[in-house]
Amino acid sequence: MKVTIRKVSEVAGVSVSTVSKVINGHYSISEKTAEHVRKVMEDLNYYPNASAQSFATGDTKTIVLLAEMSPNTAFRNPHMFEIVAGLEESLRKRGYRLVLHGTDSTSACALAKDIISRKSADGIAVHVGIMSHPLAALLTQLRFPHIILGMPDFDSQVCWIDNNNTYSGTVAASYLVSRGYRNIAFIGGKSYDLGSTHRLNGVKQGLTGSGIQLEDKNIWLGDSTRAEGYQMTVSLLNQKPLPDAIICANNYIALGCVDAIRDKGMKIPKDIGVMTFDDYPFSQIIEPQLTVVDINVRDMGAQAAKFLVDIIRHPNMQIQTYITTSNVITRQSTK
Amino acid sequence: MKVTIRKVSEVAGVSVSTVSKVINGHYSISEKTAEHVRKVMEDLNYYPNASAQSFATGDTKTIVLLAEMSPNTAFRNPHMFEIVAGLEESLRKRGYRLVLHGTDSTSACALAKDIISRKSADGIAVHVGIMSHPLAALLTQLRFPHIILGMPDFDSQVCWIDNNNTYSGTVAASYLVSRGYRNIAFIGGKSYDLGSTHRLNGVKQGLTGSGIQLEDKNIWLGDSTRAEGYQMTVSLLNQKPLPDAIICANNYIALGCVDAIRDKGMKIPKDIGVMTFDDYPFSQIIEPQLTVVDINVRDMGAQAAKFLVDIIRHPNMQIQTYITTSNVITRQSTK
DNA sequence: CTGAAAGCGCTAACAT
DNA sequence: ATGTTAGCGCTTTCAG
Repeated sequence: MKVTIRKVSEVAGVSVSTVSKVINGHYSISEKTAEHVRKVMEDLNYYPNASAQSFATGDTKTIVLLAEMSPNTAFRNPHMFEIVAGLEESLRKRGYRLVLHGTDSTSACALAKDIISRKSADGIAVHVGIMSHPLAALLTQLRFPHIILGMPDFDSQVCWIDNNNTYSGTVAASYLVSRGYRNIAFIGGKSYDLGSTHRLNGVKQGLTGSGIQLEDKNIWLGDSTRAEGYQMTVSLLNQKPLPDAIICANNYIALGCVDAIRDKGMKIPKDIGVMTFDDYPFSQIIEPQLTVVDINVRDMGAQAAKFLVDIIRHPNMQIQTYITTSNVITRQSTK
Repeated sequence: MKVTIRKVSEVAGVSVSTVSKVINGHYSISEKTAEHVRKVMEDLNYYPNASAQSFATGDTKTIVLLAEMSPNTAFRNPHMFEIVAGLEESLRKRGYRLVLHGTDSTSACALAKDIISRKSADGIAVHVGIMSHPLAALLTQLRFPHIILGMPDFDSQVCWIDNNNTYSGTVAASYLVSRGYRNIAFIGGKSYDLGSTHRLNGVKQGLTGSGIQLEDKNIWLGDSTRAEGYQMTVSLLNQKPLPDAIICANNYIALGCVDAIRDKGMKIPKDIGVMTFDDYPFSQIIEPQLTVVDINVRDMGAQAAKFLVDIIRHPNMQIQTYITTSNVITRQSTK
């Protein structure tokens, strides 16, 4: 009835260990027998039992991702799922499967403990949103293979990976300069908005590198909303001289910025250039469509997979790094 | 060093089978010994090995989801991930874990075959986007527990679950009628756009039920884009008498519709009401914010989990059904 | 209510 | 290059 490795070995007239070796591509098997055994496996429609393999080898070829996935997360934070998709794809190519596990910051630690103790996964990925000190302590003390998706906002020895917003800011600045803009302004989130802050720093660096100064009066910081974006732009445009381009820290601010420019009677890009970060969510509906520095978040997931598998193979590896594959998508808001 | 069930049994002074029974809450164990054994397990910091359990029981407590997850899927189709989140949560509450597996329609069949043959999951969920005849045949012939997320566009015996767009259409119509609207129009996608078509049918039913007729000249169908939404609305508003409310089949069309109404110099909701489906993606940025029939897609995932687990327990169960938990979110676009 | 023992199907030393 | 065999850690009859 049920076809196991034993049956294959009997039919093929070899030992079970030989069959096992051809299953696992062991070098010591001659091509001749390997071929023969494969033929028998196919004839018998044999597939090795996955649970038995895990049990025998002791590893699961499974990674579990701990992340907050409360209602509407997919709408509010599609970035996270794009990372997940990248993680899954890259893991799969390396022979691992990805288990999704929704949780909150409070329960995450116990969950991780359970996963590690029960050996139900070979590694853990944790979305930075649910990261905590206890979890960091657990992961590092038990030296369990892990990767945090995003940089934790506290010091620790955990392995993490994140996009480099600073670099993206520099890319934006350099792009505008290369297009001939010289008097550039920045509107973004306040200091606790790390994404915005890093982008601002990057913009400053990029401009400085080109011998241009980002003047303080051309920097406005507020909440990341359409309304605040509008207000900041109004304030900005009430000053003289007017900037010839505005970099908005994110889509929401950009939405308000464009409104304000229109209401002021100015034209984009004729009178002023506008640029922002991320192609999502409003790139297709803001008029005109905006030139953006797009960040390849999926790639972040893919890199995370790569690192995690490396860590599983070399448990002492320590990774804390930024990865960046951002690129400018030129649209109608810049000349 | 490593603590197994045997060690627990030795320390506790009972047999391994007794320990196993307390792990699994078997009724035959006296509360006294159970308590004792639990204490020992805790002292020894014992956790049963997950792989060994799967191997011994023969089941994996795992469901794998097959879905297309190519780049930008999370942005283009966040609905899918919201379903996934609902699926995962509901599965987890029932003791199953969810494995994500990206694939395309072509490879899906071989993957399913592999999963089933190798017993690497107890059930399969398939996003309707990658559904095919061969896959349907495989699932039904092997009688493997499965659920398709979304209704396949061809007849088969597979188990599926979907939202009821027809019902949502009825809800929209009834709502408008209850608010006093009488001359209602519909703009939506063409016949091959099943979502739109079903919503239209539902609207018709809802109106008929209230003794109101949806006139043909008040139905405009085109592509689901902002531009077509604009054009259809222009055409609609060039007719007499003007409708007092427009139902847009989706967000994109609604976007164009609102533009056209504004350009025509009409005010929403004073001169005309507008309503659409789904709170995403543009609800927060369309001016005025639109009244919508919101569909609880996460709940669809949750229901799918429930059915799938039922099917695993009762393999002959056949499920092909619509589930619906849609509700009206009243905003500023209706009186 | 508890225990003994036979697997579950595969892998990996070790021997040949 | 191939075979022998001892596990991997837990579940589950079946006896007692």
